[in-house]
Amino acid sequence: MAASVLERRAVLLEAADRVVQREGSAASMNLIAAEAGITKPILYRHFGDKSGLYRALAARHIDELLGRLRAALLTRGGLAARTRATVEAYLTAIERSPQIYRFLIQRAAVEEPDVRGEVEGFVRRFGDELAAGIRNEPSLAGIDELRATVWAHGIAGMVQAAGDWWLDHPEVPRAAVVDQLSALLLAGFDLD
Amino acid sequence: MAASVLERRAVLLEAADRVVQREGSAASMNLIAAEAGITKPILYRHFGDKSGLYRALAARHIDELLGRLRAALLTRGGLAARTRATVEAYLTAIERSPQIYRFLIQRAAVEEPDVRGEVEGFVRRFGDELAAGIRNEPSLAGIDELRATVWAHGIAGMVQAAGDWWLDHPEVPRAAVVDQLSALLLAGFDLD
DNA sequence: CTCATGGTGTTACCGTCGGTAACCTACTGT
DNA sequence: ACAGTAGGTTACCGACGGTAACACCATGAG
Repeated sequence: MAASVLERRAVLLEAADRVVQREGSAASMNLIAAEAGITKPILYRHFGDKSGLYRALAARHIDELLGRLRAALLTRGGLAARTRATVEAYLTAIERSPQIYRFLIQRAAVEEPDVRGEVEGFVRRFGDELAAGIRNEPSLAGIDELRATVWAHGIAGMVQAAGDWWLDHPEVPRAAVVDQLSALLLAGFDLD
Repeated sequence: MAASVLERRAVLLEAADRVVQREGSAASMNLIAAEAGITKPILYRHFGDKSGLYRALAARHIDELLGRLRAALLTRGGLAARTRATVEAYLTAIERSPQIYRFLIQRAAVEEPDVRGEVEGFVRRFGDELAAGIRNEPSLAGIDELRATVWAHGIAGMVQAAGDWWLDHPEVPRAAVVDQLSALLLAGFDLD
């Protein structure tokens, strides 16, 4: 069948996914090929090079995460509820599969130098999405364009860094992190 | 003389620095050795392995940047002034030598998996420093410990990500970015 | 003067990685 | 029966990080 090349691609990506989850950054093309039961050149035929494979792998997870974030950005109940939901969606995602999350962060850092622009980094795409969300936010209607953009990318990095810290402090409940970040975003340094 | 081993180390680090600035992430041990006018094994005698060299190189820049940030955190004139000064110090540093900044970010991402804890990442150390600054902030006296920590790491990531975005949008003046980020930190989503 | 010693340097090598060229094989349509 | 073409493999390349072994040359002791 004609679609089998796409199916094949999906199968290979799933194999790559397993290797990344298991081996972390030691996932080599040889390992991935072995996991898929084939040899290297086939991987290269499908994905061009390592960066291509990793981009395809990243795209899959990023798209899924962005979907969740988009949904969270539409939460009903006002700005505070939407803020909490979005932060929580992000933290939930990285808590569920930290290995994948680390892979995405690392790729974004290591990939950008060459293909900057073509493939946007992980936090960058989160930031773009957030910028759209902020511009559409009813309670921030008419917000300055630059302000929305800078805020969005800043907030993306904020949630990412706090989440990164939190992964090393599992004794802190997720809700507490969500509380603190949301409070900062909603009211700034003003203490309750 | 006995100190010559340290001087030598410093000379080698400076050579490595030049290569990193020139070659970016393509800085290999061979290139660095050649730049220093020697061969690989000497580098290994001094720094153990590539990670050791990079850690030494990173420590130097991180220490300098953290010094600036510490100073900014002590700016007189109230919370708003200190916030602006700290954000501005960070953005000024990454604007001055973006190549070094990218190197630090990339190393933090690629290094942490193995030696997590021993060598703290770049943004992490910024976060730690900021946490101390927040706890010592007069106008936030008695702030909850967890809140200070989560805020600090979040803010560190926020400034980093916004700075990263800003490096690709040089048409935006630095002061504008500082304005927007400071406003968000001081008052949250409340529009002026 | 000779000779062991230790630091400084080199050459030459190893295993592994990303990536590719060349070949092989088996199924298809004519 | 045979040409063509997917789909696959083996065997290789250059570059990397890292290391072992050896060469040089100063110094101090007998």
